[in-house]
Amino acid sequence: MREVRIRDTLSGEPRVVDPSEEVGIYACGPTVYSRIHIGNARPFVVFSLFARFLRSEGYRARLVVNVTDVNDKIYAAAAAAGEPSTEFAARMTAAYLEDTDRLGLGRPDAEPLATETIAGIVGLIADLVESGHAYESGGDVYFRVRSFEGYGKLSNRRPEDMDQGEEAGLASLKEDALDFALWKAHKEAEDTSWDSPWGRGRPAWHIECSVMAEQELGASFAIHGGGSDLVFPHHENEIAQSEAAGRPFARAWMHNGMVESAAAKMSKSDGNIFQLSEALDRYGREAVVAYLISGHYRQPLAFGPAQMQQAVAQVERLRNFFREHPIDELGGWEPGEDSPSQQRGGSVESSPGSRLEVFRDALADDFNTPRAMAVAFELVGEANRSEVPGAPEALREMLELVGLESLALDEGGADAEAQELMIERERARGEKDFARADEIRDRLAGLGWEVRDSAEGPRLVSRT
RNA sequence: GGCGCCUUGGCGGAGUGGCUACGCAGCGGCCUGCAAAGCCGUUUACACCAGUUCGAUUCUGGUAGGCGCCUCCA
Repeated sequence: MREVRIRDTLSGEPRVVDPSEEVGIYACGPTVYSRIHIGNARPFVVFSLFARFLRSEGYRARLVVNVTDVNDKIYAAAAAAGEPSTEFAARMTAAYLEDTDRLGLGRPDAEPLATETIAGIVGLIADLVESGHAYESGGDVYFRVRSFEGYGKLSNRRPEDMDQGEEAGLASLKEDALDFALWKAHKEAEDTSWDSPWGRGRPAWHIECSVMAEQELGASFAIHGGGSDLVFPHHENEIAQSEAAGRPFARAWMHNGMVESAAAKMSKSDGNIFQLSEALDRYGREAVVAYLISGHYRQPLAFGPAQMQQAVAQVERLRNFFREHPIDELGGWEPGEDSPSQQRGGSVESSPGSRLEVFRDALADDFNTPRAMAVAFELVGEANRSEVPGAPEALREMLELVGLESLALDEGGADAEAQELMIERERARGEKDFARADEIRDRLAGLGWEVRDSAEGPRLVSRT
């Protein structure tokens, strides 16, 4: 078991993941008012893979990704679609599950819904009202920001510095412009509401995450994750709500950087989005995953056709390696040990086994996926130059850690028709009838097969 | 205006006080009947200005530019 370190947004310091307990990770999921885009997929991929890595190192990890299914934007989008908000949210939730399923990374351990957490939400708000950290006003309930001393500690800002930009002169139910809503009174245009001590209404944003995290992971849990655009106000408010109520919250925070389109954050409100489903359709799941791990999770990541094409090419290079070096499932080599050539005195530093260790070291160091992938590609290059026993097995194990193990899969043989054509082409080549051979190659291409000749004979590679 | 992050070769993107990141693309070559795959080579990469240092892309200060948040947002 490695010592796994992450950089904690709250302290700004590297923090060691405690191996002595279950590592609870709560990552903010989507608000389902539209289908998710590539940017939304980043935290899903990062935290899914991080949990996977922790488990592979022997940690016990529990990943929770919520779905916020009641929200102003959902009411608005549902109304625009002429659909009841509950049906609309259910439809978008299903689309989210479908889209993220296609990433092939499995599901989080729990995916709570805000609308199924209402009782807990009301309970937390009641606690806050009880203790004076919140107050009811016209059916709404607001959090009294200045009553919580730690407010601003995550985003490193002081309440005095905050320019709320509230519309001056407009009547507000708030005592203080800094206060934020915990509960909103039912409005005419909204088609869902729940009973509460403050009348019919529904939860405001932020509060649901405080409650879902605690319900799934307990009052004090290891890591809270999400996009860097959530640091303020969302995560700051989560801390305030929970801690003001005397409930310890996350001990460390991990924030992923934004996916940027034309040097600007990809965001639904800016309209510069690229949907995850479309990316999956166009480039395939491996390329999408490879793209999302091509930069360190904390940094912004440039998005564009060129970047996706690069990911496609990377994935193809890895796939080609396994085509040329199929894994013998009955082989005796284990990635953890040195290869036979190493045992004969080769450099231990560059053995597949030690490369795998270096790969894992990179992931243990604040989940540095680009550094890890560099190690994988070094191994590919070396093993392409000359046979390296154990390289395919070690590479497959590396790729499994980042959700790309499918690249090692045997693609299966070509169909009978293609086989027939390939044999015919070989006959033509044997007779030096290259015009005919090329003609057959074109026909195979039309059927979706690329021919690759080699000393061992021709190989058909699917191009569909 | 406040807080934070960033500026690396054509592009993406790591990293380090002195040693080839890695990938993609281009170009040249090897291999091939031709290709594909693979291999080899490839244009002084570290925004600018000072400082510290034997030595800085890597540390310190400043300048310029960019991004994020401060309002819904992964």
